[in-house]
Amino acid sequence: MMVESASETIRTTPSNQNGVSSLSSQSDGGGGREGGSNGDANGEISPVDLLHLQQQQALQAARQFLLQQASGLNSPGSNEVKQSPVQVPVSMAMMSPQMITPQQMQQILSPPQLQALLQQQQALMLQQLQEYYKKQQEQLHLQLLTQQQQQQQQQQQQQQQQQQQAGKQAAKEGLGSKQLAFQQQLIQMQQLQQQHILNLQRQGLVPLQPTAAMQSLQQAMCPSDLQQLWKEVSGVPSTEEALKQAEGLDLSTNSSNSTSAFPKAASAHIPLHSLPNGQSHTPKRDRARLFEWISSFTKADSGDDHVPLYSKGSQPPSSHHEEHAGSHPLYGHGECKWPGCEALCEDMGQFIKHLNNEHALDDRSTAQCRVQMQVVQQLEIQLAKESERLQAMMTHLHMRPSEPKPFNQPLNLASSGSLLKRDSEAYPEGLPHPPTSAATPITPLRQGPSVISSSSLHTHSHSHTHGVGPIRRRNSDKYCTPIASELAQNCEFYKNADVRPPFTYASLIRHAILESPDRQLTLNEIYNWFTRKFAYFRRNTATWKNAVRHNLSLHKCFVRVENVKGAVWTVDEVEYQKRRPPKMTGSPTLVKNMISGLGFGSLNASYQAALAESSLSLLNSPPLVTPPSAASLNMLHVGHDDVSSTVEQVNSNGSCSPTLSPQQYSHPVHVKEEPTEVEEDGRPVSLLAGVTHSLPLPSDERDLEEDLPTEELE
DNA sequence: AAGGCTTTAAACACTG
DNA sequence: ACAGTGTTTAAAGCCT
Repeated sequence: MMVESASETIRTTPSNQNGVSSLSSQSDGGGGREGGSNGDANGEISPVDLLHLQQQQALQAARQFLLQQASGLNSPGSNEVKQSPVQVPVSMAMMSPQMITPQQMQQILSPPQLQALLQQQQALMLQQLQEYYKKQQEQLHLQLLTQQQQQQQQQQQQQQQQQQQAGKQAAKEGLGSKQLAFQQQLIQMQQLQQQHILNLQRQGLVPLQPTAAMQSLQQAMCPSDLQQLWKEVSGVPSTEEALKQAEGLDLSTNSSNSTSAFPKAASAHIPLHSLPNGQSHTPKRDRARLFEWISSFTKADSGDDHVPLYSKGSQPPSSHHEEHAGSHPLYGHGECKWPGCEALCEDMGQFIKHLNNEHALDDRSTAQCRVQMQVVQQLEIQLAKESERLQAMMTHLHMRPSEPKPFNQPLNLASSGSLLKRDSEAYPEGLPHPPTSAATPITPLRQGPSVISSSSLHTHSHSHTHGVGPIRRRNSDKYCTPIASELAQNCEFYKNADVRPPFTYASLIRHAILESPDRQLTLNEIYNWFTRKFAYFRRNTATWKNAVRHNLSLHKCFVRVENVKGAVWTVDEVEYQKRRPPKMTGSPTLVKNMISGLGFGSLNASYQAALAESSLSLLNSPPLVTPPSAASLNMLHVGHDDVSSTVEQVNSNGSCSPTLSPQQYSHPVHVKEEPTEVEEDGRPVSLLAGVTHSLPLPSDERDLEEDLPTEELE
């Protein structure tokens, strides 16, 4: 199977690095900064920044909280908050239904998974926050009931305090006691929220402002980095040292620069074997922060600390989460999924015991928890970035046919998921994930199968055929619009994404040749074109080279021309066109039937692109090149016009090659099998051309005027 | 169900 | 001998 791969693989290594990773690593032009915050090893954030962040986060949280609590607000409040234990379930950090283990992390990187994960994390955090404050409020209510008398006295004191902070309460004296109490309570709650969120932020537990975050982090951690990170963190014996290191991670993330280097820097900072018993090497500040953090996350449910991890208290918003209700997100396949643990647990009970014993609230767990948060944050940032890119791509791709409808919500797992289900049920786990953009894009089927969607489609279809990644993508050039436009539009995409282009080798080769200035390429140049244009061919084993050679030899449309320097390959466009629409050529009625009859049928879909590609050229040709009379002279120009459009499109992205003259095209070559005089005229040009985009719309006619320019320009 | 197309694999020949 | 190039055959999957 992969016999020759050895030498080939080695040979292609130089470009290997650009394969998959390029998608995420590219374009990280600027190390972003984060809200202008500085932040050194100790993680000091400027007060101003803190204030901003704090306010925003607090507002957001408070808004949600208030929404949820709107009904209960009218009850009198008290100021006992401080005395009641501040408890945010530890689960807040750890209870994500899909806890990420190092192994899982490697699989997470597909966009839908990322989205799911991040959404869950976020939703849970929010929910935990809300519940936390809700609990607090309930406690307040209880206390109020029992301590009403004391309250009044306290209220007055508190009021005075509150006056300073909430200057609006000038008329506090006039307010009813209930109102006052409520106001106080509200204010305190807000303060608490702010404080808590501030803590979270400082610990990196709450994502900062999306924009800032996006800027700041250009690259996601690669799975190996994550794993390494986890190993090392979990390898840290314990305590403050670990925490301190985790803190360092936080800061590296939150700090302004060099975020992309975060994973490596982080792992570098974490010694595998550090202090056996982390003494107070940690600065007091950090220490205080540690306890702050810990206290904010636990203590409360210590009685049944496993409960929060079961996400009992929280109800994830989507049903997606609910499927985990019975199981434990940290437990799976008989193993503890706590990051870096993997301890074997026979059943849930044992696991819970293990969880309570081994992963109780201590510094190490805390640190791990924080790291996990970091991981999530990183992924989230990465996701945001990719989503943004995707959006731009989609906007670009669909600008013309249908109005650019950028996805309002970059993180719409649901949509992508459902869309994916159309052609195949999401990604099988083990498969090489189509790049982010490939997965999501499928759009309103207005212009027929989207370019990208088709590619992802194919990726699926053949991936199960052979073991070797994406292979069999049959519809390929048939299913898609002409290769030229697709390539022109998705040039960058294919260049960077490890997606197999939805074209046959023949079309690709032809395109490569036609794109070249002289319309001829050596085999090696063809190779280079493939690797240059497609990440897929850079990364994957070079079986495709064999296929290229095979295609060159097999298809009559590829003509070998002896050259001074050796042999070059050219395209006999007539041959190429000849084989395109296999059975359609002479049957206008059939075509017409298809067009009008099978509006959405797969038949139509399958035919349309093939027809389009061949017919478009014909339509385009007259104005571009020779008058019809000259057609008989060399039918080569038929395809040539297609070429011209092709070249034009492609060159719009790159360099513009003016070589469009038919003569160049018909230099002496020995054709493998002399193509006999071609019918040429018999082709129902007009009808065929209309098919191009008519797929989604049963009515056809007006496609003519639309498609031509569409394919033509750009 | 048959036939065509495409892809992959592999064997072989030729050449520098 | 070796690597690259080119041809050919076979098999398999997909589509019409």
